[in-house]
Amino acid sequence: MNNVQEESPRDQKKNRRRVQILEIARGIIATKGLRSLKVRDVAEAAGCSVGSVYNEFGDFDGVILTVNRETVQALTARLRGVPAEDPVRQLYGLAETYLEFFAEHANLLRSLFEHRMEDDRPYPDDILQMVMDAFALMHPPLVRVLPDAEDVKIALLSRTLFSAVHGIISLGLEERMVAVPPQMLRQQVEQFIDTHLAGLGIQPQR
Amino acid sequence: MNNVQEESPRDQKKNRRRVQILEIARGIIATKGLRSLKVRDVAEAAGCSVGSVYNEFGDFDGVILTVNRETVQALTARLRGVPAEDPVRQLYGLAETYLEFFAEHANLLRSLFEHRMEDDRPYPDDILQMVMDAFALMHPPLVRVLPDAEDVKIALLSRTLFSAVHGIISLGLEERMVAVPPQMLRQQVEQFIDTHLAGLGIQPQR
DNA sequence: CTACCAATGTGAACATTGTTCAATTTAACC
DNA sequence: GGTTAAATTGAACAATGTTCACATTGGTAG
Repeated sequence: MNNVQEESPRDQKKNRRRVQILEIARGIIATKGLRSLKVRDVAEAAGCSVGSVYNEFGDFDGVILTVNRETVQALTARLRGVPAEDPVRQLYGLAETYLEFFAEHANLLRSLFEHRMEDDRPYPDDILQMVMDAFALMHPPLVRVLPDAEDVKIALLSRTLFSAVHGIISLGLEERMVAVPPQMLRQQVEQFIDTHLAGLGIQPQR
Repeated sequence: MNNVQEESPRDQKKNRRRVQILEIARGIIATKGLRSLKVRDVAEAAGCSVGSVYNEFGDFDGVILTVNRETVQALTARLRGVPAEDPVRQLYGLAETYLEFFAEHANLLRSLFEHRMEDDRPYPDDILQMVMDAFALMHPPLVRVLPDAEDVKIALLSRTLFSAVHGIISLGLEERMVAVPPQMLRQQVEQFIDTHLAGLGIQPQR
């Protein structure tokens, strides 16, 4: 007996189009920025009517939020791939991987962090939670490296450190500002972690 | 003889309205967020037509950019007011003042950092330069505290450190995310600087 | 003071883009 | 094949940025 709910042809078609819409929207955001994303462009590229986009996602924010959700998921997957043998190396690896991912998908990350909802509707909790969870990936290596610290302190430190790295990277990659050369930004991040780990009393190692 | 160009009544009126438009726009951004800023609302509140807004600022981005420009100026003024007697205290002061200013004017700061231009028009250079200059305000105290370091290194460090603080604060105040209580955020920032200064080999003092 | 003119202001009309929904089409089921 | 519920459509609507022909204004010369 098969517990898995069979997918009817109708649902197949529906899902195929759903992912198609998302891929098109993601492509536009990634290449031309969130502000260039238009319902009609997406519908036309997906070969359907604007109404179908609304049926599938409720409103246009729904499309953006779904793309953002998948962006955090992809980011988290990449961060989870960082080797965990050595906790100090892992911390460097998380920062460098975040830098790589941000550099590759700058507009998608900006969409994630900069998109504001219409009126005062709240940003979906699950996305926020996923971002916080991603930022908490520094927790385990920090615990190993600071075995005597309280867990609450480490949780806060994890968030602080990742937020700091996020600030350095997001402003460093801001091509609007005086662009920092990518290789230099990498050094900058590594240097930053060097110093901060030293301040925590940890022997920096690279 | 008077070198100063006299201001005709016509120009007075024009300027009065210009600042009025800006104050209204700033008020809307500050209270309801950039996404709630509408030309017609501004024009109506200023008691003029939408055309006049366009005559004065070219396009709607012009209004936003002018508000943003004034935001950086206000920020810079506040940061310059931080006492400079003791360089270490000055560094703490700059971070705490940035936190205060950000907390008071969160939506204005978001407008400054998150607004994207239509199409691919470049963000005005002078604003970017002003932001960089504000972030460079950590340079002088860092020079005093690290007298043996190269100037270029200090310049980079200044930008890194301020960017890190910016990341901690902007994410910490993101009420979308699990909001960090303000007083706790202050501790968080101070703790961060403690650790980082220690990593630089400087005796933290508060 | 009046006439003229250049600068400025106006708002209706237009352009773009998000949103809705009655009518149509599709496809699952008997 | 007929019935019906669901999905799809796209024209109409709504919200909002932008333009521009016309009206108004205020300075200035005669």
